[in-house]
Amino acid sequence: MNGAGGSGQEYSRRKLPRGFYARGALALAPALLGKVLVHEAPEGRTSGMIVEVEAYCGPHDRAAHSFGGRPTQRTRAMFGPPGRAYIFFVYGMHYCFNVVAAGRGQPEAVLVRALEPLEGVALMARRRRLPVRTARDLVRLTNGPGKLTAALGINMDLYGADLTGDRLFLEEGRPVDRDEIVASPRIGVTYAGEWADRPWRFSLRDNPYVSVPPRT
DNA sequence: TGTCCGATTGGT
DNA sequence: CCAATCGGACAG
Repeated sequence: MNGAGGSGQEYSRRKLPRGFYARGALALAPALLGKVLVHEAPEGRTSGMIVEVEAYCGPHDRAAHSFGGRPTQRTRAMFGPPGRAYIFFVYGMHYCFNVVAAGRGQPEAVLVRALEPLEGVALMARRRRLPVRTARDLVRLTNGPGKLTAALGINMDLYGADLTGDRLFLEEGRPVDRDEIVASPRIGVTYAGEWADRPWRFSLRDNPYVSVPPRT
């Protein structure tokens, strides 16, 4: 026996090793589905299973913050070693969490867009200032990139955090079959021209916690 | 230094 | 459809 979650499902609590992250974002992104993101905060532990991600690929991807290939104060974590947290602040109020992929000097990352809440639901609800009475309420807690960071209490304090550490980390979770994965265009990057059309968003088929259902 | 705008969210 | 809200990126 190993692990238990809010949904009652079994999953592995084995922490993902550093080597897991040392591959391109396009390969890492789908591999992150089914993994469990955990934040150990002073107020308590919160976690959720990753059900939706997006790959942002290096200096040529117009949708990526690393476009152009020049690191800035905001993006430096993207250019660092894999297996760290790249977090950014958007629209003056939301944080987005990314897993740094590839290798040092290769600015690739995977944006985590949605989770299925597992542990610390009450704490998540408090942080989100939302009541959780129904299954629908539970979905609203973490079905978006800004929502899940708020629910897990992720902010700039965790910028660059080592994901093999003890504060913010990923667990093995549950196995995901290839045919369970749906690829679709990334959300909110229409300014990126042709790059916006690439099917670099990956989600679990028919999963209710996905932020926007992929077009079928 | 000034201006523009966003890898979003929630309410109209 | 639109406002909220503000730091970063870049033009000048």
